[in-house]
Amino acid sequence: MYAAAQPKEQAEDVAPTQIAGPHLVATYRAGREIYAEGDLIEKCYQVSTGAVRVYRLLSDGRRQVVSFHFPGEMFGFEAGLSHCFFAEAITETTLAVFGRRQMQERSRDLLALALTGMARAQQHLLVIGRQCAVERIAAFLVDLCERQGGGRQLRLPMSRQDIADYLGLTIETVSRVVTKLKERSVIVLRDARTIDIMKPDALHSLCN
Amino acid sequence: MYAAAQPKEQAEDVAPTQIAGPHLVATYRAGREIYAEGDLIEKCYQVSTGAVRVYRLLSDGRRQVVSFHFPGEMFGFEAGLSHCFFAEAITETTLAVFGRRQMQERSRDLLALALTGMARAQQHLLVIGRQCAVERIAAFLVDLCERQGGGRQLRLPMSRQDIADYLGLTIETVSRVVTKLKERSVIVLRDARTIDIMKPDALHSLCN
DNA sequence: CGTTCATTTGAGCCGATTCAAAGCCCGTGG
DNA sequence: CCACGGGCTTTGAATCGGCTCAAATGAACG
Repeated sequence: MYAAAQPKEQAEDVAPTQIAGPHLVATYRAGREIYAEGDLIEKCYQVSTGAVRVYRLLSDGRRQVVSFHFPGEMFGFEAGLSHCFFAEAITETTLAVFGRRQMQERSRDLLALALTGMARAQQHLLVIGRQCAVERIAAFLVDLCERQGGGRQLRLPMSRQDIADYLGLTIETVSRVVTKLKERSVIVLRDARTIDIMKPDALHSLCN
Repeated sequence: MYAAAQPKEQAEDVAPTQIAGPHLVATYRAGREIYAEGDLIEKCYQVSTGAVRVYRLLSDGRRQVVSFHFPGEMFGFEAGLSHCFFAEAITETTLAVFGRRQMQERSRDLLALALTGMARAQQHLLVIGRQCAVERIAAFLVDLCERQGGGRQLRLPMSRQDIADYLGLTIETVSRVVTKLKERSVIVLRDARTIDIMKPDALHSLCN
């Protein structure tokens, strides 16, 4: 029954495994689709390893990344019967999958999740609607840092394009702003996807 | 008990009336605060007449209007214990007020509301993050039109500043875009706050 | 009729985009 | 081990959409 619900294209990438009791586990290679716009909403997901991007497209290809999801975080619940968004694995990702029954049993938890999802989206509205490029990047780094446990070192699983589409900017602008933060030694780049935050306070104050 | 929970500043404006059974009714004059950032979340609201804006402020005064609410629509539920937003009556507004008990009894409905709230916010992210000024205004007008019943005539209870802060633009840009739509006779203005949509299809196609 | 506030219009500027090219990283194969 | 190719990232130069500042117009109200 689970296999039948999976889109065929993914059969090769998904390795569902029944584990003790409540949920299944699925593995997705980097870049693989988890669900698409228009798919029926039948499950929701918890990241166990890896990272996920959820996004929407305009007809001309412009993309808005609505959220990223990291280990421990849940996603996939939406209003209505079918998805309005795409979800993809950013890196190799394993997910715990919850079916409808489990969603109904946990509808109390789901309310809290929906409310925090709404809060995140609305917070993000402020960032995108009213903050300039530096502020957006700073807010992004701070948010990511907190969600990765608050250490000084920060691993970015997503590309510059993903970040740009999340923040409503272009890759070039993202890159330029990161360079500027580097020049002011607010951050140091080990490589393009690994950042050390040298001045957390400075970064925070840039968020406004 | 209800009166005690009301901030003093509003006592003059709020006329709570116990009505048959489940909820109270409160009236707010134009511009009056319904709740503020930091207030405890104790109730949620349904607009019966008028209109409401929900927004957040940055320390330097920049404002992001997160949502507008019209008759029939509910608002006021948020994650956590206290509000992250301000809510104000735009025009003279009457609200049905639901207390905690009613919210718990209706937690099933609340889930649906939270999910659609999240969907709205995420849709809005796409508009603000990836669409140009004309597209934003067009999307705004179309959305408002649908929520007011889909007629050709459209009443805007909110100011240009409210619209600008909702769409991440300035008043001047809003005004200029509206003028441009007028010049292309997509719309006609009876007065600044009353719009007739002359070419709904054209308006739709501007949304992308 | 004057005051006040909201809206519109104009001119110049600026931050972010666009377009273009170079640099860098990494896996592949000779 | 190095050359090659392809993807991602960075950097540069020029453009442009929306912003800022400023002023005019319009509407509401005493």
